[in-house]
Amino acid sequence: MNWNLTPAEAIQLQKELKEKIDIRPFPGPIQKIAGADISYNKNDDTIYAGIIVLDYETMEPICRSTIIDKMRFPYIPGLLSFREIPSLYAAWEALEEKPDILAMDGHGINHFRRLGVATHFGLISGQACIGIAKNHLTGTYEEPGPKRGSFSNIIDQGEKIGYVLRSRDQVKPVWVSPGHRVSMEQSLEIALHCSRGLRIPEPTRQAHLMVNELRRGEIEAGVKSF
DNA sequence: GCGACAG
DNA sequence: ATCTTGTCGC
Repeated sequence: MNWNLTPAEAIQLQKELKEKIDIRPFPGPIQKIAGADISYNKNDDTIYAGIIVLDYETMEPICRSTIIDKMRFPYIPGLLSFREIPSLYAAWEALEEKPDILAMDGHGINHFRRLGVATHFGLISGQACIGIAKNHLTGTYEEPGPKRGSFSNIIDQGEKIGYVLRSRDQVKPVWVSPGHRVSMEQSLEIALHCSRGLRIPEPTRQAHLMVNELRRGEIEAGVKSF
């Protein structure tokens, strides 16, 4: 696909892709889940991207794919996918064992045009995805209770677009939404299932640690099985 | 026009 | 996202 777009063209593409979003329930059991994230240095257009696949029950790593690439699009709120997906998709294609669900660092349909990075990736890959973000982007919600597991709905234009989830007692919540091919309720269940004592759910947390090791030269780019 | 705005 | 050590609090 063509990633050489202007911001205006990217917005137009999002409006077209919006019609193809599918948030019907993901069928079948979930045995493997993956986390995707990117990292980079300030004042440098090198991007370090990676995806790590974990066992859904134990959260132990199964395999990974990392790549060192070049940024081709600036960071613009609402257009994050155009900056991150080209590199992440290359890592995805090289990944030996695909997961049932892919969790991405960022939002899914919790987005002004319903096209967060997790939704966009799901649409171009056909992969079931959810978005797990560390900050608010759009919509309104009530502050969830202080205990792990409490959550509240995020509403935008009268539409429910995701949840604010307390993934651990007494810490800042995380923002969860379906990306593609996963239902609203499933996105919440999955995010909570993957929250194992720390604020950030394991898939994106491990992906974050991995791409930072890649950026610091502590691991090599490429594929690996554990 | 003003404010908000993932990573 | 990244720049960065110690420190306060559960």
